[in-house]
Amino acid sequence: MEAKNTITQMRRGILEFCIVSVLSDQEIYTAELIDRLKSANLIVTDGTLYPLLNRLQKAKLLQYRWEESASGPPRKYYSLTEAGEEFLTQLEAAWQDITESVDSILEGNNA
Amino acid sequence: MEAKNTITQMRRGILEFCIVSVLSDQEIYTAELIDRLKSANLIVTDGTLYPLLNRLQKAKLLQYRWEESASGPPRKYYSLTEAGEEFLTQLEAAWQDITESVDSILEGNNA
DNA sequence: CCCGGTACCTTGCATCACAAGGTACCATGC
DNA sequence: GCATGGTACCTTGTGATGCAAGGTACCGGG
Repeated sequence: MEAKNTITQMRRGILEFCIVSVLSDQEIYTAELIDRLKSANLIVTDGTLYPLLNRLQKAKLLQYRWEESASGPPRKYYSLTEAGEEFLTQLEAAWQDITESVDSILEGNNA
Repeated sequence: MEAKNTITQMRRGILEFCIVSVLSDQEIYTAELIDRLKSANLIVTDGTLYPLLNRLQKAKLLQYRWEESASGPPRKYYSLTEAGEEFLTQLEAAWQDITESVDSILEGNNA
């Protein structure tokens, strides 16, 4: 499958955008986030998310608090910081630019 | 700029998609391709395109022919192979899936 | 005390955009 | 001839990152 790799690349960055977007108005932990993304057809593993969340947190775009669970170890609930909100705004603008670029390319080809 | 890196990642794969799409109905060489992408707000350098075009050509998705130029060295004019057309079809479907996923995430957050 | 389930994290691999640098062709002017 | 400027193609090195696989640790039940 030649396309598989390219499609993976397409999803890069978009994944980060979606994560920040999901966090924009709910506090969730990793397993919930995976479910949320899966329901939007974005399949990811926890090995992908943990480094990503840690990176965003170190960049002060995310914050977290521990919450105990009734059925297992405690969970890290993430939410956006103010810098994260601004980050989201930038990504939303970039996403719009990109979709416009792609539309422009696709339209150009039909002419 | 925290967002710069993420935005670069967002464009990965999309760039490849756009290139294949541009090639879907015109034979062009690298400098023209750069101009075509620039007019759609996708800025790339030739150092990015040459390895990418070579890779697609080795995967038999692109073919090329040499054409002499009146003002310099000969040019490599690229076009899609049949496998490349199929590849484009797959990428178009993937692009649609991705935009639907993103829309789904964004809508979910407004609820 | 073991065991299955849950949750968090790390390591190694392969991929890729980009910057910087290199080679070579062509025409013009001297 | 040969130096110069412009064009075109290619390579190398760097940094970032999705993913698979593996590891650590907490919890409750039997």
